[in-house]
Order: sequence, then C-alpha cells, then structure tokens
Amino acid sequence: MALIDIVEVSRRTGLAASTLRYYEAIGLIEPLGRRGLRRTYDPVVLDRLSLIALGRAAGFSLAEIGGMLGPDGAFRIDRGALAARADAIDRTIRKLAALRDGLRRAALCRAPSHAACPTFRRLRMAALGRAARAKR
Amino acid sequence: MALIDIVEVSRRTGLAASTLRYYEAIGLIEPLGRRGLRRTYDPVVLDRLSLIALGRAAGFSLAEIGGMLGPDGAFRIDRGALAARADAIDRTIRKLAALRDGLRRAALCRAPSHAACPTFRRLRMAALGRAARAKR
DNA sequence: GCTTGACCTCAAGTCGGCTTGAGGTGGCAC
DNA sequence: GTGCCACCTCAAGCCGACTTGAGGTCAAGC
Repeated sequence: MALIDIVEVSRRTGLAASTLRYYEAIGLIEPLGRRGLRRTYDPVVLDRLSLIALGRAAGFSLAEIGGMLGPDGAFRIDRGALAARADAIDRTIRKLAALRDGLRRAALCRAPSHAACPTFRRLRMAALGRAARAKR
Repeated sequence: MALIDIVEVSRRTGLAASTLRYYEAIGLIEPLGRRGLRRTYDPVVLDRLSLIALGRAAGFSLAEIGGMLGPDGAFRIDRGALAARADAIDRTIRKLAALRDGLRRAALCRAPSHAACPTFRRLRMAALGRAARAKR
C-alpha cells in the first residue's frame, strides 16, 4: 500500500505534525522511512493513532498506552484491562452524576445564599471529604 | 470563635499546608494573623476551602473559583453558572458512558483481535474524530 | 537561656502532553 | 542550478496545581 507522509497523517488524524514527532520520540509510533527529510508512514499508523486517541479518551496516559501497543504494530490489549477501565469510567460517571444533581438542586435552592443551602453544604462537605481521602 | 492554625486547617480539610500557602499566594484564602510565624485562620476558612474543593471536583480551575469567591469571604455564585456547569458535566457523562459501553462490548467481542473487532473499530474512529474536531 | 523542631519564605522543580523557536536541509519549480 | 518553502532537529518553554529544598525564625520545653 502507498506510503503516506507526515502531512497526510496529520490531515487524516487531526493531530499536529509536532504531536506525531512527539509520539515518535516517546516510542508510540515510528515512520517507515523518509522522502527527503519528510517522514513517511505505513497507513497502518492511522489505526495505531486511532487506538492512541481512544486510549487517551478512556483516560489512559501515553505511557500506559505504550504498554498496550506491541512493538510490532499489533495491539495487545488485555480484555480484562478493558473491562477494568470500563469499570473505572463507570465510577467516575457516578461521581460526576452525583455532582451534577447536587449542582442542579443548588441552582434551584431557595435558601438566601449558597452558604445556607443545605444541599450545597452537603455537596461541599462531600468534596472536602474526597480531598481528605485522596491525601492518604 | 477561636482561631485555628494552619496545622488544624490542614488536618480538618486534608489539604497540605503547602497547598494552603499556595492558595493564599494566588488570593483564594487569607489568614487572619499569625501566632509566631504560624498562620491563624478564622474557622470560616473551612467553608471557603470546602467550596474550593467542590469547585475543583466540578471541573472549575482555581482561577475560575477565585472569580466566584467574594473578596469578603462571601460566596457569590451565579445560579445560572451552576446550572451551566451541571449541563457541561452532563455532556461529559454522556461521552464517558458511550466510551464505557464501547469498552465493555469490545471486552466481550469475539473477533480474533481488537484490530478486527467492529465495535472497537467504531470506537477508535470516534476517538480520532474527537481529536480532529478538537484541533479546530 | 539554649536547643529543638515545626513552621516560615522564596525560588525552583515536577508531571504530562505538547508547542514554539532558532537554525539546518532536501526536493521541486523555475 | 538555484531559490524557496516546508519539513527537519534539538532544546526550551508552557500550563495548572502543587511540592520540594535550602536556609531562616519563633515558641515552647528542659
């Protein structure tokens, strides 16, 4: 299949060329060669980059993503890890949902100020509690 | 009411003393005075800190939170802003939920590799699409 | 009254994920 | 064959939210 250059990869993925070079520097992707100075890639890199984008969206760091990508270009993702990450996202969602509901109630609350609103007070205390637990 | 010192504030909020000093440096809180070198605070600072923690949990930056805290120690939060933030959180939740469901399906998928799994493929493409749109 | 040790100040460092800037070079159009 | 421009390299900078380190100081205990 025809090689594509870095400009084309950038265009098709929406990632800046500097980002692609950065990903290369940290070992996430690799060009096949050069045309002049210009990096050229196997189009398969687009799959790899889509996987990286997915990982980022799921909250993995680039280092973690690196650990999931085989050096050969193949993906090797533990299905268990996927499920675990889905569960982690689910926990995040539940926290955010509670927060959203609290904010909505606080927005409707008739207490004279947010300081006096009981719902808001509970929310605040819960937030501090999380901060305190996070410390340990 | 009895003043409390920075150690006590740290203990009750779970925030490191260095964090409290940092918050002071950026104008979020202010000690009432000193006992020796040691900062002392009106216990009202605990309310203020709980509000800051809540703001952080809701995804506000410290700068944004600073804009919501009256210089006098009173909160002044626009109910509209609360509702808007609740909506933003809701949008985040929906994106995460889609991601979670996709990851779960991918974890169960029987395709020989993730590269071949259609669900996984759709997920990846969606992630790249978001990246591309984020660029503009 | 002197040690101790917890707080203090101020500057600098950290982390993740990139971007930016200065100065270099190769292919392509003319 | 030569100019130009877009890519290149490498180092440094940036952002947010803190933490860390070196060196200073004060209250309290012995």
